[in-house]
Amino acid sequence: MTEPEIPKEYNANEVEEKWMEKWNLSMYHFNWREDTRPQYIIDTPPPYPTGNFHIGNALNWCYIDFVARYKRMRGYNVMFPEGWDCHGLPTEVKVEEVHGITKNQVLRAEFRRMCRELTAGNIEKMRKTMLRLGFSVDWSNEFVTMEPSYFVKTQKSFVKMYNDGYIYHEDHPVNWCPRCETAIAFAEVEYDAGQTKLNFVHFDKVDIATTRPELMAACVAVAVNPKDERYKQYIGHEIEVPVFGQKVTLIADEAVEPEFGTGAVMICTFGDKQDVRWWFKYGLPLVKAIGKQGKMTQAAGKYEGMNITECRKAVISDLKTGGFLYNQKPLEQNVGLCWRCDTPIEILSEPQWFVKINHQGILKIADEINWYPEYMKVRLQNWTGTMEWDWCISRQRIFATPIPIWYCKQCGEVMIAEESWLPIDPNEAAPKKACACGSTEFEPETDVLDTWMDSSITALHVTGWESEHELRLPAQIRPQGHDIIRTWAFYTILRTLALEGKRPWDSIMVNGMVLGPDGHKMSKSLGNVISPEEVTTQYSADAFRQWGAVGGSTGSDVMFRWKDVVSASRFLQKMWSIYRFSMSHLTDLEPEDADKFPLDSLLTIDKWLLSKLNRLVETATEELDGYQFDSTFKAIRGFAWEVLADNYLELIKGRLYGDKAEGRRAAQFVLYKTIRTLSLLLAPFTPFFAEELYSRFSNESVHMQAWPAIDENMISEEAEAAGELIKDITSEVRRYKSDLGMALNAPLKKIEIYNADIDTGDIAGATNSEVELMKGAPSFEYVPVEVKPNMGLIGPKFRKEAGVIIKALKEEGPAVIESQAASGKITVTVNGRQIELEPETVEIRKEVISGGREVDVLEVSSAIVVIVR
RNA sequence: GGGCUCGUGGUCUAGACGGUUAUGACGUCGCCUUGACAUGGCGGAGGUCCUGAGUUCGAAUCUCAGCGGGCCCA
Repeated sequence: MTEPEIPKEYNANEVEEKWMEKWNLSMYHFNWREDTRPQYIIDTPPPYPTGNFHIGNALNWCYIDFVARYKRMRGYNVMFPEGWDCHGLPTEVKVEEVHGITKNQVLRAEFRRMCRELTAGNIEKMRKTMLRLGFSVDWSNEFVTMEPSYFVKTQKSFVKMYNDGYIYHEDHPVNWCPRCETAIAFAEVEYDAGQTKLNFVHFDKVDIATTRPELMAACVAVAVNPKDERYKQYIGHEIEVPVFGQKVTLIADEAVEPEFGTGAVMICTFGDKQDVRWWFKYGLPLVKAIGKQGKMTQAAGKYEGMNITECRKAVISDLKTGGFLYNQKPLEQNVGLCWRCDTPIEILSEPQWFVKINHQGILKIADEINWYPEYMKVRLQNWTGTMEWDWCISRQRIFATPIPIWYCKQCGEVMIAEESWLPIDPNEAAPKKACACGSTEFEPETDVLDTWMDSSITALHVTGWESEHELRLPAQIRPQGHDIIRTWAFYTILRTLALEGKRPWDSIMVNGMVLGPDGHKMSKSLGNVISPEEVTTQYSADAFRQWGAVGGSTGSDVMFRWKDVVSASRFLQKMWSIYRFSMSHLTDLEPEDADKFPLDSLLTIDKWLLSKLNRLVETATEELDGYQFDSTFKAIRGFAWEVLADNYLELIKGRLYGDKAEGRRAAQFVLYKTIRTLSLLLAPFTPFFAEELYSRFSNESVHMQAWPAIDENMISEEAEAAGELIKDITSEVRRYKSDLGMALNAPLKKIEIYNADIDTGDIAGATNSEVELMKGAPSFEYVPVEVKPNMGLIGPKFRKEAGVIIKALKEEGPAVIESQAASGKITVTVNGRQIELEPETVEIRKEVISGGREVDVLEVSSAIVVIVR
């Protein structure tokens, strides 16, 4: 092999930029027309284009890239597409801010254009970060949800589900954000602890306790527990609501806690979810006291027009004046907030679009999917179990996929677009046919779709749904964070099942959240945010990616720690030194020489290394098949550093610098095999570095190579044990020198090895001393010093008696046990009973006394190493 | 309040089909510039495996309870 100049230091940034320039990214493209290789389609999470690809995304993408690169090397036709989930309120808010307008000041179409423009710029910024981190994205399968080519599919999915009866439009209680003036789904509600006041109010027959006096206008019943003796007599009676004067019925329901407050509660439309349940259960009337903008309505009487807080104050004051309010107590209460703007949400009843939730179907599909880690499935199951309302999919916004619906002005009938009309915005185009009643006058639906309607069809989209390609559903894997199991995973399963009757993916791989160096979730307010660019600039993408691999096991939260990145970049330098050293000894070895190398000329330590190398390949393969990146990378790093560098390289130096051709050749062969294999194993994790290593073996990219095969013939317990002995003897001698304060390369007069049949050449080289293999037993005295019972054997066999047997063995003393063991049977007396033990149930540790000679004796398993001073 | 998850040397972490000497990294202390690497090598110190109870001959590991952290939710 030729030896191009290999610099002493690994310059990561230079190398990474070089390969970014050189790589032809089409090598990552999925081949739609091929079916010889099995497909491996990844349902990549489409990030929200904030313009900032943050470290949490980066961790997620590291996992995806490890898998994508590994699977390509394993011979799969891999698709790692990149999507962008564009629609959403934050962009609307940002556009208003940038242009200094409110969305109602410009035409809807113009506002959407502004949003698209901002989004396109943000996508570009994020793409750049992704390229810098070396992700092997298939850009030929990029998708952008705001593009007509994508949202036509969102609309088609809506039409299909509507026509199949999964979607309906009706008045229904929804979570409402009065500031955003839109309905939001449960998934968009955040809860925060707060303090409020529980107000105790006299009604004419009972006393009630309420936290929402402003809703008294919407009080439609009062409920008590049926077993509550205080109120039993009034159940079914009419009660008058003070100040407002309406008459409501006292109903009995098990769900009322007699201990809370007064044991009697107002049912209002709607104070909370429980009100909704009762309202529905008892068929109560609906009074809308709060309007869409959070102002009291006409139904609130004289309080009309006040906001909620003003109204509460006024009502309390009037209750006091009227002598109705008799007590107030502070109460810890969690309030639901809008996740975008933190405004307390209200429950309002409004006409909205809903998707029916198929609980059983979702649970069944969840079971068909392999979850990594397994326990994440439970989260989806629990969430599914607690879903009480259907999924509200309409939003009162602008930058989103339009709902392809019109209402007939004449008869009010719903007109849904035909699939061939799509994509369409009903606000800009009229239906292409008349209503059944004959009218051609329509009112467009101005509501738009929840963004999850776009992103919940990604599994369908990437597998070719509604495209010129054949549908390749299910995708093989969904990689995502555990924070969106209840949303993205849930909705995708629901929709894929409804639209195609199948599971969306074979497996789901869940990543944890990234915590800041202080152990808290990264957030701007805590000031612990670190961007991927900071890391790549100071260290390298490959170092960053190693942090991603090693930082924690799949599914668990990962702390970002600079020292992980530092040690990652040290590994690169270490591996680079190993590489540089090895390559400098391979200048006269051609790949063909390696191919026809006679394996029987390998020495013990060579076989030891190759056995360990093949075990490493085996481990890496198994672990990657189970998406365990931390254990895979730790295994690779441990092998390279401890096995290869600290032991093997030291042991073969004698041969490499020596004059015996055969021994040198064997070492070269092993180095060649090992370094080449390591560059392949590293490829999924550190793609730039691995490419640089591999570039001196081949002109082809390492990322187009096959994953190394396990050579079972090279794995041998025997070779490992023999090599281990050589390694252990060498390191025992090293420790000996260290204890005596000698330099590690200081020569010893002589090393004699008894009771071992090994080659000593490499030991001699590594210890810089003459080594002689001695026949027969050394003339030393063995002194048994300790009896070590083998619990694995004694425990299960003697159960309850194991404890006393061990005690008896120890009491008997090592010398006695040793002589008994030598005769073939060990007998101990336990509770007056003789018990016989096989010799292998104990291990007797012996020390060797160097009877008077000028030597020191080291023991390495069964071998005796005598050092002549 | 519920669900899930975690609690291991100073810090972070591996181990979890129960088997007696608990893994590694960072830090720390000592020694060493040896012909790839001082961003290195060698050696050492440092642990009530959160607490309590239970199961067992034996528990970091299994069970229960408690305490504490995280995430998701009500």
